[in-house]
Amino acid sequence: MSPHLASDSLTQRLADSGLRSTPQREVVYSVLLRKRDHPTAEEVFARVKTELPTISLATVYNCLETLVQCELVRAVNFERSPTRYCPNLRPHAHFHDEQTGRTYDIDLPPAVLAEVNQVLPAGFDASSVEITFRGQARATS
Amino acid sequence: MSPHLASDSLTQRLADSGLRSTPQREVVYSVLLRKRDHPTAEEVFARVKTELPTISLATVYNCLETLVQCELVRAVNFERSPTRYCPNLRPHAHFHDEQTGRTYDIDLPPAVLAEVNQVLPAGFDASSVEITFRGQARATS
DNA sequence: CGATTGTTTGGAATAGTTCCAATTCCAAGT
DNA sequence: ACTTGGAATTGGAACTATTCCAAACAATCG
Repeated sequence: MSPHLASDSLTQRLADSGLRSTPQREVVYSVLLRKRDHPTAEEVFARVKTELPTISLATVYNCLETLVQCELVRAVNFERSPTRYCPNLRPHAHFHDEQTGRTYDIDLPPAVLAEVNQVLPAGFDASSVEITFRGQARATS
Repeated sequence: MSPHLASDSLTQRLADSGLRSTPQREVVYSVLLRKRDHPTAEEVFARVKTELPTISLATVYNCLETLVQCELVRAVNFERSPTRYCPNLRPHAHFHDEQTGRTYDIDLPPAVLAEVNQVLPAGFDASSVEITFRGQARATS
């Protein structure tokens, strides 16, 4: 429950990759943790600016890229719409609501993940798999 | 084995959507059927030009879009790279080879598809699901 | 402190795609 | 056959998301 756990783990992860912890990276990451609605880079930019008014969009892109490298954040692409960012590290699929444009995380049980990987013929060695649904979500959450 | 089956089914599908069969649409479709290597719009453009030298890139985009609407072709997106087009209508996943950039079709047994759809909680109604692997493929095919 | 390396910044550049207005093509009705 | 209206095509401009770049800034190390 320490208030700076997230930022500590960020610092740690960055250090592991030989990178520095900076205010920009901290705030970008905290913005993602605070509101997990799969924001685009522009949306992150807008949110971060309230805390760091002089940050540039290029830096936001840099920070997001860095966080993806460190595996603290996942980049989510849906068709050709802007990349969205997601700090959920558990294995999960995405559900894209066609009406609202909202993206939901769908937890993936290991058993399902395993079965999906079974479909690969010999000679295919997957390092990751992405599952994306598109459809309509009844507004529960 | 009739040589014009494909073009007939194209004409049919287009008519079903109230659209016309045109040389441009025919050739774009036939190019996709001829070489199923998931070409980009630019690649389709290049191939079609050998047959229809005056076609424009905009028309290629239009035709591809039309074929996708008619459900004769699937648009395949991988991260933010250019959209690729695929005339394989059976349910299948895609495997993206990180070294070569090549895309492979992976057949999806109905059972797996069913299990994947099981992960959706109540209230989520999926009209389609996309499964994309990324990794390394031993050059078998 | 001074040098080196890493980071941020604003703006220019790029890539892929879509938009648009003008033309061309067809099909149906006379 | 001739017209006319809608559909399709075309070339080029516009757009969007992102990356690149060179300059400024910051932090770390010797």
